[in-house]
Amino acid sequence: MTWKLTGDRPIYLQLMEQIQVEIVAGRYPPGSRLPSVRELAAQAAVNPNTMQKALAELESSGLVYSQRTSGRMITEDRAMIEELKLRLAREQAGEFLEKMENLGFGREETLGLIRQVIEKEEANG
Amino acid sequence: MTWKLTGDRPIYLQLMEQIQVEIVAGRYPPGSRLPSVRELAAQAAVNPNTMQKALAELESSGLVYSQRTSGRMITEDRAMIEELKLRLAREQAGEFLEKMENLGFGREETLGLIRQVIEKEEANG
Amino acid sequence: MTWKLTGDRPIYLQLMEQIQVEIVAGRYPPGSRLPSVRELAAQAAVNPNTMQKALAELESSGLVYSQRTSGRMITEDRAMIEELKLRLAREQAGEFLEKMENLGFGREETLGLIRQVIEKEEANG
Amino acid sequence: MTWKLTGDRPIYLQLMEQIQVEIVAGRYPPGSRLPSVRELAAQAAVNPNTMQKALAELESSGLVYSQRTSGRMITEDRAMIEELKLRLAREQAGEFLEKMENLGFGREETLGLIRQVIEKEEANG
DNA sequence: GTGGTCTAGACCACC
DNA sequence: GTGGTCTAGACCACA
Repeated sequence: MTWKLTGDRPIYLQLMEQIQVEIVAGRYPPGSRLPSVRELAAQAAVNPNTMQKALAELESSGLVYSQRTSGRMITEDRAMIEELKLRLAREQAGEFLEKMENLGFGREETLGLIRQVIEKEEANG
Repeated sequence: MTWKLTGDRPIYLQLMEQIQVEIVAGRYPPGSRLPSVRELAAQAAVNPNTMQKALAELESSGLVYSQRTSGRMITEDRAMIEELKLRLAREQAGEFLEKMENLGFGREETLGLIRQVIEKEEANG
Repeated sequence: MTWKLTGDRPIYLQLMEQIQVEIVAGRYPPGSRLPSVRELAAQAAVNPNTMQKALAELESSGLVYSQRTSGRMITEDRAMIEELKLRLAREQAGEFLEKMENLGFGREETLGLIRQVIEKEEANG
Repeated sequence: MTWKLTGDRPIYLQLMEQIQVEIVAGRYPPGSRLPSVRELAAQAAVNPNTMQKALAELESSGLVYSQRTSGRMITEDRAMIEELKLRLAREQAGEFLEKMENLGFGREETLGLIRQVIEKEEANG
């Protein structure tokens, strides 16, 4: 996976969020094994302790659990994953609607624009 | 207006973008006068030179023009403003659709979610 | 407060537990301010980061909260504290009963012994 | 029997204490034969010399005695065993009362809690 | 001064 | 090899 980190928010939070996205999108499937802390840290070019903290956060939320000696696994609780997916999506949608409102677009206008963009995409390719 | 600046991208770009938003939303109406560089810089808590650079960018795009003696004015070319508004909105929509796709939502699912969020907002007031 | 640390369990957990005890016993009253991380760390003779971790755990459980610039405060939710107090006490009681059972004491015998020890204490002063 | 050892106190003391418990609980009955040092050491996963030291301690207290040819036996002095049992139990009770006091529980409260925990156990089976 | 974050480097238990 | 823990030392924002 590719990592995008900015300096204006705690890195471990950004790592946590990006791993969450991978999980809810199914790119780390339920029950599968995460790469090791060290490997993930190397990928993201951060200190292993920072990645460790990100994973500890995910663990305390129940999304992953650690198997003493064989690495960390994604939860098999698909309902929890689905719930998180919906929550993240709603957050995105909420932020988007707010930005559009700030641009002067009402809810219905926004909806219309989205439809239009989708149609254009389909037309173009 | 309220300014939100992060340290991971050039400040003058962020200023420029935020002023653009104010303009397309009509909060700085066509033909009206912008506050002085000094005042804007003070509001945003940035160096006046940085604000100056942001305004110069806007000027070179034609969105604002400077009146030798009486400061900077918003263009009266409403078509240009409308065009920019649409462009910014399409950018937002595009980014949003991409994020949702990254979360595992197809176009139609995304559209459905947006509708749902809007309805929920209306229900909750 | 006095700190007792053993090497057979994570230090931050022991720190967390001992602070919990101080809180439920009311020696750190609800709403009061905890000493700073650095001071607590010095008292306990551990690295500030270790103490930080202990406090972060307490914070994530809601027992304390941090006031950006003025230190950490004990929650004012007395019900939460009371609940924790009861939980800790029940744990102690459960462990005690188990040890006594292991020594060959049934529940009633244990109860009798406790009564006897209390009476003896009272007699001896 | 199962052995539980921690690294923060001398191993031989912990072994001695745990064998004492087995004896007073009657799981090594008066007059019966203890397993060999080697066997006990193997069970506890400690060095035979360490187990030897634990048994020597027990011997010096009179709780076990060695039969030149046939290994070590538990004392047949039931009064001594009963006395030890009572002493150990009182120690446990004293420590427990102290911990509860530290949590903010007075003697009567502690007694009430113990009763409550016992009743709850009986209710739950 | 406060808490918060990050890095570097080390050691441990487990298998 | 894995995750987990600890230390030392640094820098930051906030007020």
